[in-house]
Amino acid sequence: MKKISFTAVRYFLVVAEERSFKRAAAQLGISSSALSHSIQSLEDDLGIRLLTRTTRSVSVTQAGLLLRDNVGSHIENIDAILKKFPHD
Amino acid sequence: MKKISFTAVRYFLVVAEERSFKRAAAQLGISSSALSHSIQSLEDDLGIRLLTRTTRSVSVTQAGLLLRDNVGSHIENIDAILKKFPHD
DNA sequence: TAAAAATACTCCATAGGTATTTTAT
DNA sequence: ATAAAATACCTATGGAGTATTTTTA
Repeated sequence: MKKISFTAVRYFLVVAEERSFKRAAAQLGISSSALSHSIQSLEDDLGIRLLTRTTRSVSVTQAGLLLRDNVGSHIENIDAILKKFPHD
Repeated sequence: MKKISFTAVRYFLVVAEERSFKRAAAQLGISSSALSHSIQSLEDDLGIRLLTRTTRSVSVTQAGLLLRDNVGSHIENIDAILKKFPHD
């Protein structure tokens, strides 16, 4: 199986929500350049486009919707579990 | 929130299953040294021990059981989804 | 033509490896 | 004594940054 970055998937979910790299980057606290790289390598790893972007609009592809709808909730659940994980 | 490595969590699940770093490393196709590093930094990130190991036995701590039981299925589901993900 | 994304580099942190040491049976 | 995990140290890859270029509304 292709080894994909879960961080990148989490980033993708924010871009899909915001429909903007700039706003998503600001929300994530990283540069939009870094975000662009991250999404590109995720798409490269998956072998398919997740977002269609022009300089004025960002839209989610069919594959992007599939990823968002199927993986999104799992990632959110994991994040929730880890957030309240007991630490010594 | 603490940024944890999903790869490390996946590795942990295999060690917990195999109850051996050596066998888990072989199964994962990485060195047991790399696996040891990975688990250690995961434990460090979470701030709690997941495995109790001596040179002869590896057992899963309460926190480890919690991680395995709550996060394991999500990771497996994500892996399954990604495995059959459409690629151009 | 102006604002947003992509690109071209650079840098650093983390993942992984080999060789060696420690430790519990 | 020996086998397994930990450690020390090294390397490479991926994540992130700044500056610049491209592009479309």
